Amino acid sequence: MSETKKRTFTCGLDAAIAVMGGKWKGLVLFALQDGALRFGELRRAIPGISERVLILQLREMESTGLLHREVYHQVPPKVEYSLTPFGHSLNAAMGPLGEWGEQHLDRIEAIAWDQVSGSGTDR
Amino acid sequence: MSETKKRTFTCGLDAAIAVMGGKWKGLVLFALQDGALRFGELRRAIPGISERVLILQLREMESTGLLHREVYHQVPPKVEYSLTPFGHSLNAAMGPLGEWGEQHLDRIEAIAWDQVSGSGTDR
DNA sequence: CCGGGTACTCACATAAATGTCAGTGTGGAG
DNA sequence: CTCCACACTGACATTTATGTGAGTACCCGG
Repeated sequence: MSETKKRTFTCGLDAAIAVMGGKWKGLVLFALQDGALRFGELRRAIPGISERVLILQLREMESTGLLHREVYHQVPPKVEYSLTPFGHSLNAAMGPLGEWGEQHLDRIEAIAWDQVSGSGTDR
Repeated sequence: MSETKKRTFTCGLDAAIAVMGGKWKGLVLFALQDGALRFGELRRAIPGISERVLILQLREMESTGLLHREVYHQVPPKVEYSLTPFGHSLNAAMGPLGEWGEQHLDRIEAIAWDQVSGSGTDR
């Protein structure tokens, strides 16, 4: 199970989800859209995320080419994260989705998330 | 832990992801955009998905109001799934994302997914 | 020296998502 | 009678995602 599993995507949407999937990557993109941020700033900008998870997301997005990591060899250490052009283009593509979310925020918040996927006896 | 956990979303994007998150919901939306499909058709339209998971996704999307389920009491049983207006609006909002994915498909497929999030010693 | 801030890493633990496989009940085809 | 397609359901196993809490190395202010 360690071969180069050539992921074939059904459609562009599939591919896009593979890149920005997960609970946090969208928020990271969003937080960085106005410019570079340091690790600590990023953490504070995304309430609820844990350090470890943020780092993991950052690493993933770095290796998918979505963002750039700039290390300053100073004391105290300083690391800045910024979007690459690729990241910016993804962010732009997610704009409409964000607007949709805001427009329907009330409805989405009103959803009984407790019952979702819990209608049967599954969990 | 059975209270109505009022999920507060950071931004619209967050909310949208809560609704369409996961590996398959986007594909389901996509498959249904041109009209209603039966369960079996849907399964065949989405290669790689297992029956159980498809049902789970369908149930979730039903309870979030994204799609409508119409049962015909016939033999053999017939069930049709179709998008609600809400579902259609989400689909529209995901359009740009899908286009982005298609535009950058080569780049996305070229990503070494094996190494992503495996750079450290995590797994 | 102590504690604070910085950007991490490591070793776990848990939750959530996804997958596999075997049923269930029906009526028609063979 | 047997088997098939249909739309599921249920009991699992596995994988992936997320979370917790500690520790690291550095320097600076007190």
